[in-house]
Amino acid sequence: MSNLTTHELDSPPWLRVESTLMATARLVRSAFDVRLTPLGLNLTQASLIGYVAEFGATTQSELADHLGIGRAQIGSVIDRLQTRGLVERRPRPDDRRVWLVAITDDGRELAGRIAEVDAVLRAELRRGIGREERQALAWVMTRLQQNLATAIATTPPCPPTPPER
Amino acid sequence: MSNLTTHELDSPPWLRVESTLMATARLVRSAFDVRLTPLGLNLTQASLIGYVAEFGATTQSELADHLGIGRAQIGSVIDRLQTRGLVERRPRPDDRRVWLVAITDDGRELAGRIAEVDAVLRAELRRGIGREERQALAWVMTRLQQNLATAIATTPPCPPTPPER
DNA sequence: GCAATACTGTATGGCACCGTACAGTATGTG
DNA sequence: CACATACTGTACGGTGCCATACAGTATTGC
Repeated sequence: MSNLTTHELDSPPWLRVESTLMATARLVRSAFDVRLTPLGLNLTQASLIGYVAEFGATTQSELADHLGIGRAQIGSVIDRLQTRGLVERRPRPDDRRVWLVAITDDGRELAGRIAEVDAVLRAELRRGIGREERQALAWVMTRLQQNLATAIATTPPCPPTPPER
Repeated sequence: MSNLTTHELDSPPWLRVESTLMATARLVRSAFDVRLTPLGLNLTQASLIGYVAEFGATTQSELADHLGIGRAQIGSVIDRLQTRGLVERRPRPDDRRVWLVAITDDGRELAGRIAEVDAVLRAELRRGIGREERQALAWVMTRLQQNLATAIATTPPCPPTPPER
């Protein structure tokens, strides 16, 4: 397989950088989720609370963009947090379409504990990885994101219905 | 419009390397999925076909481990591929518990096209990223995986039921 | 003013995956 | 041999996310 440029150094043929990346991402989510369960939260919820606690009242669409999930999903996430009294929805006088999602007192208190968990876990994850290595990692991934975005945007031929059934 | 979460201003305690990593992983999956839809496959299915085509008949548990998903899920994936005649299940005489999942002729042909798509996309993703940068990326992520594994394994306090409800 | 367009949040159905529990089979131990 | 234990694959319910379609509201053009 791969008659072209078989780097024998470059890891096993199958699971390569992209797969490693996806596996690592799954582990990141698992690790944060595990550490956040004592607070009754998952990573998405914690990120939302942290964001609102730091940047103030935000519309749902903005939150969806910042957290990287869809507008539909963000609604149910907020629903649950609102039921638990951690955030609240406030109308905005000048635009009656939107809700402003704001932190409550309970939410602010929880945000402190979230930040604590976050700091502890991050410190553990940094073991044996230098600062410039982390920055290089971030740089390469940003570059990768650009390439991925253009690759996804380049979907030329037959998106609608695959030749199945 | 670039919801990339990586301005150094935008990186306060919250969305940092870990978030970038997860967002990148999502994009990787999306990119492969988009390129594979013309073949009527998603990334998981394509990986399974590629693995079986290269390494021969394999039990479901081994496949689940190699693809990084659960034993339950791998069954339904194989079901669909089998229905389409891309793989087949063969019994193993010396162990009647297991199925050996093997590639069919149709599957082998499709595997060739999968490898093609894979090579093309990988080439696009490598743009502007040097070889040693990729290797450094892989190294850091491997190290990160180790730290993540130990972090997950270190879940001492209250896993069973969160203090809710 | 008034229609056309764009945007926000919601409802719905679907997908991929997980965790648990279970039946069938192999393997070890008395 | 009988029994307990370990392993394989499957069934089931639950979760997080997406894509689409929709109603309500703002904004733009005339």
